[in-house]
Amino acid sequence: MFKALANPHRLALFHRLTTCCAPGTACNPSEALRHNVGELGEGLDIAPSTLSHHLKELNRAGLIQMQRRGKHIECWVELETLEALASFIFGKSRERPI
Amino acid sequence: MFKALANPHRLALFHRLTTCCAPGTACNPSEALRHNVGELGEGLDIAPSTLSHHLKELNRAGLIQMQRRGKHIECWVELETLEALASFIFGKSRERPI
DNA sequence: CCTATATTTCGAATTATGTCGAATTATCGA
DNA sequence: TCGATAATTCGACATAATTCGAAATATAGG
Repeated sequence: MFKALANPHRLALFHRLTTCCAPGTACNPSEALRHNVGELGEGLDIAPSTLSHHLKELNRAGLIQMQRRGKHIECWVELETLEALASFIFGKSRERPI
Repeated sequence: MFKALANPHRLALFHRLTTCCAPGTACNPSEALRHNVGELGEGLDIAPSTLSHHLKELNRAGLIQMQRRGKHIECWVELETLEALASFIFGKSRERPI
């Protein structure tokens, strides 16, 4: 997972999927935010093939989910993924981090 | 930070510095655990120069602190570092993760 | 069925990273 | 001051990652 997030483009993609609201605002975490591939690549200035490669890596690392919906492919992050990441950092011993 | 933790050896070094007790056991987080460079490299099967390089990278990323103490150089992880990592993952908006 | 749109796969070129050994610096004790 | 120990710096090499463009695949709509 850390390897997947090590790349600036992939980190930006992942971050875009985890920050649904304006910065500093909390939103309902029970509902996963979905974006299709094209949307995610906006403003990143990379070729579609590169974008596809990065999303594939994020998916392979278990960081994002992907599902076709018509012409598009939707991407989202499961809340469990974030929990798993944080629990690794803080150790599985504590009930909740900090 | 993610880039620094992307390497298996560096992740192992970092993990060794954050897990002071037996796995699944919580220890006092207010006191930073310290190890010198030689200790950290034990069992990792890498050349001393490689070990040094990795610790330098972890330090450059702000993940570990280093300080000379006699012939050895001590390494440790500040609790703030772990907090910063987790707060990035969950967003700075929430008071506490999850 | 044909076309436009969305995305992926593949192959090749460039760049970055991990690794080591040899040489170097730093510190302590005899 | 000398030698041993601990760690770093440097240069070189092999491997891995990033990126693109061209071609391929999938889907919706006419």
